[in-house]
Amino acid sequence: MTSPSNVLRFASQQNVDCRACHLSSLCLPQGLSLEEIAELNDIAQPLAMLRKNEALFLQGMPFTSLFAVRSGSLKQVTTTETDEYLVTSFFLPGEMVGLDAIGEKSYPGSAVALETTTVCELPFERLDDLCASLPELRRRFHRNLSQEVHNERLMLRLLLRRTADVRLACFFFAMSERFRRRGYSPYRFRLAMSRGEIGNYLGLTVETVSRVLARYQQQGLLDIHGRDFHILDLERLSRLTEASGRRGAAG
Amino acid sequence: MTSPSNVLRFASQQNVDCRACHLSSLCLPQGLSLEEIAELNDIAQPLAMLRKNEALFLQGMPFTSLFAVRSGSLKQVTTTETDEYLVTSFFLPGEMVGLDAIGEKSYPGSAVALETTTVCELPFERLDDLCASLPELRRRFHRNLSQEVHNERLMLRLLLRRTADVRLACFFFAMSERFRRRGYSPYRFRLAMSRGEIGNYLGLTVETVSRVLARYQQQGLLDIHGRDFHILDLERLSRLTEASGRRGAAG
DNA sequence: CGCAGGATTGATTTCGATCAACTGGAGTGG
DNA sequence: CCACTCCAGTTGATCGAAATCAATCCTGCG
Repeated sequence: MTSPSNVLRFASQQNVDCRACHLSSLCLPQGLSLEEIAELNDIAQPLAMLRKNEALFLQGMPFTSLFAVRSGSLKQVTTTETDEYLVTSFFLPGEMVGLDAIGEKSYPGSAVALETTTVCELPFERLDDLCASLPELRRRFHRNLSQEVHNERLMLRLLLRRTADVRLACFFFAMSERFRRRGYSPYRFRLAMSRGEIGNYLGLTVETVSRVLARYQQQGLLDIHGRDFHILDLERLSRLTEASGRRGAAG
Repeated sequence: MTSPSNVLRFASQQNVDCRACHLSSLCLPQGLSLEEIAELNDIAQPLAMLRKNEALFLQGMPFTSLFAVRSGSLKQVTTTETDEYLVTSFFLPGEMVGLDAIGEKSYPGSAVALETTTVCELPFERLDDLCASLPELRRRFHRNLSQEVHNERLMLRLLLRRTADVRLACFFFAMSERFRRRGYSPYRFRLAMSRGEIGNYLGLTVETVSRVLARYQQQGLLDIHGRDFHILDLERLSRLTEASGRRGAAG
C-alpha cells in the first residue's frame, strides 16, 4: 500500500503556453467554435508534472479544478470508511480527471500518477462561468458528465455478473478502445498499472488476474510481456466481451 | 420477462397546477430563491399517470425530458446487445428519472412503473435554458449529476467485492435512507419490486436473495411479509453494511 | 376452485478467494 | 561483481460462497 509521497509539484519553471495543453484533444471541446475553444484555452493553467506515486490531489482536498491528462496515466483511489482501498478509475492521455468531484466540496478520491505524468488544470469556477455564456460548451459538458454516469452504471452492472475471464476481456477491450480513440494503436500498448491494481479495479484478486492472463496468453489471444500488452485477436476478444454473464436473471 | 405493454399515458384530463408537482421535495431546488423555484415550476408539465408495467419512456426513444416521481415507483432497465435484461436503478417518490440520458440523444434504458405511479415532466430544453440564467440552479444541477456519477461508481465498486449478505444489507440500508430523506419511515416500507428484480439489480439470483432474506428474518434483523419490509435492527443492518468485502486487495 | 407467477427450500457443482510456496528481475551494498 | 533483499508476478492446493438445477409452496386472481 504505497501511499503517495508528495502532492502536486508544478513544473512552474517551464511556463508553457496554454495551448500546449492541447485541449483540442479532449472530448469536451468537440463541436465548439474556434472562438469558444480559445476562451476555454484561456482559462486552462500551465502544465503540471507528477512523478510516479505523486498525487494530483488527495481524497478530501477541497475541489477547485478539473484536470486534463496530457501524458502518462493516473489511477483514482478511494479509501472507504472501512479502510478499503478501492481503485475506481484509470485515466489515460486526453482524458478528464475530477468529474466526479464537481458535486462535492472535496475530491471523493485521490488521483495518483502511475508513471511520470503531465496534466493541465481547468479551474472549475471559471469553467462554470464560461458555461453560462457558451451554450454549446454547457451542452458538451452536461453530455460528458452524463455519459460518465451512464458508462459507469452499465459497465459496473455488467461486471457484477461476469466471470473473471469476461471482466478482463472487457477491461482490455475498453483499454484498446480508449487508445484507439486517442489515436494510438489499439493493438499494442503498455499499461502502467500493476496486476494488483487491475484486479482491485475489476473486483478480482491478483492471483485470478494472473491465471486468466496466463490462459489468454496460452490461447493466443494476447501476447503479454510484463506490462506490455499485444492484442493478437481483437475480434475474439470482442466476442468474449459479449459472452453473457451467469448471475441474475429475469425482471 | 414482462415487457411493458403501453407507453406513457398522460392523465391529461386532470389538468393539475404545476405546483402540484411539489418540485420543492426534490433535491434539485434546495438553496434556490423563491423566485428561482417559481421559474423552475413554470417549466414543469402537468402530472402523468402510469399503471403497473407501463413505461414512462422506452430505451432508444429520443431524449426530451427529465421526470420527477410524485408517487409510486419505477425501475429502469437496459437491454444490452447480448439481450441481457439489466435492472439499473429504482426510483422512489421525490427522485429524478432520466439523468443518465442527458448526454445521449436517446434514453439509455426504459423506465417502467412497478406500481401505479405519477410523475411530472421537466422538458430538458427549457431546464437547460434556465441553467444559463440561474447560476445556483446550474450549480445544483451539476452537483446532482456529479453525485450520481460518484454514488454509482462507489456503490457498484463496493458491491463488486461484497458477499450476497452484505449486498442485500446495503440495498435495504440505502432504501431506508432514501425513505428517511423523503420524510417517510426508514423502518417500515413496501417495495414494489420483485425478488427477481432486486436480485437482478444486485447481481444475484432470486434463490440467493430469498435465502439471505430468510436468514435475516430468522436472525431478527428484518421482519418480512411479502413485499412489506420492517427493519427491526437498523443499527445491526448498518454494521453489516460496513463488513469489509473479500475480493481484491492492495494497490 | 384452479391456475400462474412469485417465492422458498434442497442438492449439487463451479468459480474464484484464500493460503502458501516459489520465481525472477531490479535495486542495494559489501 | 556477486550475494542479498524486496516486490511483482506466477503457480498450486484447498475451501467456501453462490450459481445452477430441481422440486415444491404460496398467494393473489380470474
